[in-house]
Amino acid sequence: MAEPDGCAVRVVDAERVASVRERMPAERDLADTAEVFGLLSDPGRLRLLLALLEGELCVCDLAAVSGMSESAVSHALRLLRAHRVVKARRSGRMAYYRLDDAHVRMLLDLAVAHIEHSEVAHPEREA
Amino acid sequence: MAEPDGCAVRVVDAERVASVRERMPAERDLADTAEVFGLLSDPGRLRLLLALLEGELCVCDLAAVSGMSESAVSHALRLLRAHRVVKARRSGRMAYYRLDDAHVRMLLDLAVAHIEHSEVAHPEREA
DNA sequence: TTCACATGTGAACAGTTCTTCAGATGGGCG
DNA sequence: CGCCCATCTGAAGAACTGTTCACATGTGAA
Repeated sequence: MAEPDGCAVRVVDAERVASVRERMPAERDLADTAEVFGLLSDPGRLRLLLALLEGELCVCDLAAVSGMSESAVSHALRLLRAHRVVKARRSGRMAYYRLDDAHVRMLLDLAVAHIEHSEVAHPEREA
Repeated sequence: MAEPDGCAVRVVDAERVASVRERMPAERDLADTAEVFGLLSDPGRLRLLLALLEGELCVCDLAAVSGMSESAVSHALRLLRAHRVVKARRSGRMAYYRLDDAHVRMLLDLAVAHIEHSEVAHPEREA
């Protein structure tokens, strides 16, 4: 899709275009990356993942922390599990989830840092 | 939504739940953050932003680089502009866009680093 | 001014995503 | 065994998102 030469598209700086295109990651890596960002793009899932930053929690506690229904939490966790972002540990009838992706953890840390910095920069947001 | 005490949700480790909840960012910050991740969650927009990492480009060159139609590029740029992620500079009838958000740039750099690292780790992916 | 061209926009459609509800699964306890 | 409870699942509906097409805007050149 981005590989064949310009179909019918004008180009201004052909050299830059060629060079930028060469550095562009492969289609598949792009899709994978976009997918990861997509997992973080839902406030509910984001809350769940932030809650897990400090250690594992069971499903019902995740529901309590995030304010979501247990069913919604379960669906969200299933998605995150499918993408290897979280991992479940079973103990009796309880399921304890933990973060299982170093890259995602970095993104979350970065997000938290940014939020905290913003709060410093915009203290008027405080309720 | 995450503020009032547990409505009807069982809790296993009430203390952890309370502590995690206390550290949880405000609803609004959460939504903003999720929105930013959402902007990065589309392969087309991701391509545009990665292309801009190395400097400004005009709309038609962005279309050429990304393989998207110029209309699609324009729509995407509008969205990114609305969120202050990119900024336009006008020169005659051309419009040159550049990245305008340090936080997003960090996220993109992190993503690129991760992609490059993955390619090292999984060279079999090469076509 | 008039035309051509780069970009921007609105509406409509297709595909995807989130939530909810109702019920399934499966482990522990009496 | 029979029941309860935590979690998981599927289906259905509502809401959102991305793309396309047709056309609007506005600038430069003739």
